[in-house]
Amino acid sequence: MTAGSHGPRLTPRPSVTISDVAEAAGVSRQTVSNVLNAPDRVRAETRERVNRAVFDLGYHPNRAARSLRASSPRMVGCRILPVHAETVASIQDRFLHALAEAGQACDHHVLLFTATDADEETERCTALWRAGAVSAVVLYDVTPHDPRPRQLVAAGVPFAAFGRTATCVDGYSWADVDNTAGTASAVDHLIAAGHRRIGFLGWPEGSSVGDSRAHGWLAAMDRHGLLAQSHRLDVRGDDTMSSGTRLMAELMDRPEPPTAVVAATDTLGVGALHAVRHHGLRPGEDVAVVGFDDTPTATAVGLSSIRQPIEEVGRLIMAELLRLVGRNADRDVDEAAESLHRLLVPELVVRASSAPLRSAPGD
Amino acid sequence: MTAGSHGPRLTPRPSVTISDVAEAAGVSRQTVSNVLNAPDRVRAETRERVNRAVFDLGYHPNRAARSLRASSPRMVGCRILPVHAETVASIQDRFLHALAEAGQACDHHVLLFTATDADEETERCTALWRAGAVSAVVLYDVTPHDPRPRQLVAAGVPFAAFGRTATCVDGYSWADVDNTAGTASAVDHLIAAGHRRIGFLGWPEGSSVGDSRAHGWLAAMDRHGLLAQSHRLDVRGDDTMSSGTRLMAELMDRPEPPTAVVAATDTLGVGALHAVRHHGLRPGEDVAVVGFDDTPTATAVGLSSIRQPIEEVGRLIMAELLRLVGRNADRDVDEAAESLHRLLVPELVVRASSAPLRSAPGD
DNA sequence: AGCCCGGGCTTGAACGATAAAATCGATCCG
DNA sequence: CGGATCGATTTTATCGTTCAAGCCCGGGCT
Repeated sequence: MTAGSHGPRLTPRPSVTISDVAEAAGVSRQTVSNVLNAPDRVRAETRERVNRAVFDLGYHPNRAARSLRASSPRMVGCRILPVHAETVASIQDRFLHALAEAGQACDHHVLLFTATDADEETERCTALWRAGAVSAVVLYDVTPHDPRPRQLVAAGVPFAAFGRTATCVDGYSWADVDNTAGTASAVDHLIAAGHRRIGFLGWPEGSSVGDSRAHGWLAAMDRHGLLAQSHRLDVRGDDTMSSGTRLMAELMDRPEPPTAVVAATDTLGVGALHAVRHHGLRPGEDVAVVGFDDTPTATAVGLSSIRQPIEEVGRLIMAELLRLVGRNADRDVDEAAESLHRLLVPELVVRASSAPLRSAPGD
Repeated sequence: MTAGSHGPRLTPRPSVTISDVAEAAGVSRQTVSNVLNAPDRVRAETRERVNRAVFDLGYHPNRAARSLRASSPRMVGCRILPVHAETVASIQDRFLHALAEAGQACDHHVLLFTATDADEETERCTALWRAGAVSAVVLYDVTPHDPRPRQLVAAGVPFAAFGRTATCVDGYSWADVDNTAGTASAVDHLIAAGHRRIGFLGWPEGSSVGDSRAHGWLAAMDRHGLLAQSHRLDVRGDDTMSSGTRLMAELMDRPEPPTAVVAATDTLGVGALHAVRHHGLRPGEDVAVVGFDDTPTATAVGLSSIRQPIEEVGRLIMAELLRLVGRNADRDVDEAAESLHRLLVPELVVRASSAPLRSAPGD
């Protein structure tokens, strides 16, 4: 039964063309094309005959030819980031999957590329677009001072971004997660659980996304009348586990240590959990920790975390791109249509690391 | 400075064609083509002039046109799997990144698609290939009884696989990781650390990859003269954390509990760590645990794990695909060239969860 | 009858690139 | 000096598809 093949023999590629189908159905190329692209222009009987031929021959329209004629590759470019060993995990796989799935529904596909930095990314995006390899590109993880949106706008490359820059926010389409709301909801949750001294582990000021997460924490603390103590509970460092551990240890050694912390990422949060354990305390029971991103690691270690609706972001971005390139096709139609500016609310996922305090905190 | 734009205005796409360059350089299209594809056929002076025009106009050859003429899309398809919440993490992102990077070096790109099951995946692969959207496809995570290689061979779609089936192994190109060697090295490591009662947490027999990992453990136990006890230390369940916890608890409740376990995945391994802690024991000091895959979570929780050289796999597979489609181009040249069959050795990464025992184990 | 209309289909052209063949000019040799 | 040779460049044809225009024919209107 198993064909005893010596080395793989490649079928030379069937290559059924539209003309083959036309001949088989006894009509012209264009009629076949019409059956596929504008069925209402063809008599039902003919349509039937053509469809049968399409099926019998296993015809699939050639994408290159179609792209060439339509000057629309039905492709969307997206950089894939390298996996960083220092960091707990990425959620880019969730994003890419959502993007690919949403595109597929409209016969669009995702083209991956890699780049070592933002400039190279912009360059590749531009090159891909000018080569007609993609109709548009996606920017992942745009930060407030990100150079990429500006560069792509300048180059005229259609794109949509996950994340947004501080300025020029109207100039392009984006969907983003409300980081501020995220950390704020973490604070609310911790307050409800009985905590008052709630610290923040972030990365250095000026590093953009971190700032909004810090701001959410600070604003919520203020709202609960806890602003006074907050400056003593705010520490910053790199986005690594060891940094999270160090920062948390630092906080716990202070005269009035926090009973809970909000970390700007799961990476820092996991680091913080280590510090808690190392101090002989139990996460969730003695000290609560909440992370950010809801990476698989958070699930694994029972770290409460703020989950970004990144699948929704992926879908929104793909839909926006389809709109953009579609609009570009029938130009002038509703030229003034707004671009997408969408802020999504993340959701807190409560796990063991932030169970309610059993007794009122020590103070 | 910030252009006060109302809604994004799309540049209509520059669309510099080869004719534009030809005109600018005062030569014919074909000469420009030659400068780019066969520079030695063109006089140095002319080449210079053309290159300048290419640069000045920012010309990028249109991929669709090139694909159409060459009937080679310079694309490779790969399914992206959904992220499973139950599972600790995937290493597919590392794979895709390596694949994209390797392809990029030869002007090939990765096209993503999604599918709900193996049959749909095969179907999509075939459709993409027949549509000329990809030159070849990649199969990720092929298991011993996987139907996909057979289906693709039957459909004539060129492909290379990460992982291999039990039978028909010669019929196609693959690179795989030696799972058996992986778990065996974990056992060797644990033996060296002073352990003797070493258990195994796997998923049910017949579930393919799990079998070879189980086999590596068993063979190594045998080699160390520990075969007799092994049947009492072998437990199986689903690949989820809760399952890992349950299985480990079960083992620890036995009369002669293991002092160490090898888990078939990090997911099971992390679950096992929970069980260890829940029993009031310290992972690494009282009971050692080794996982498999070296996911970011393993790093986060200090779980020793067996790291698959998946970047290397990605590179090998892309290289093989380039070879395959290249060979297909100049047919008959060395038709009998073997396909790729490469087994890579994974590497144990030692972390806190399997530090050497401080004292000799009791008995 | 003559005219227009329009549904249903076909033909011709074009998208942008490249392989293959043809052209041109210069050089070389007998 | 005629013919062969060779290198550099141009012309022609083609990849598979779709847009635009054209054709054919039956039916309704004047």
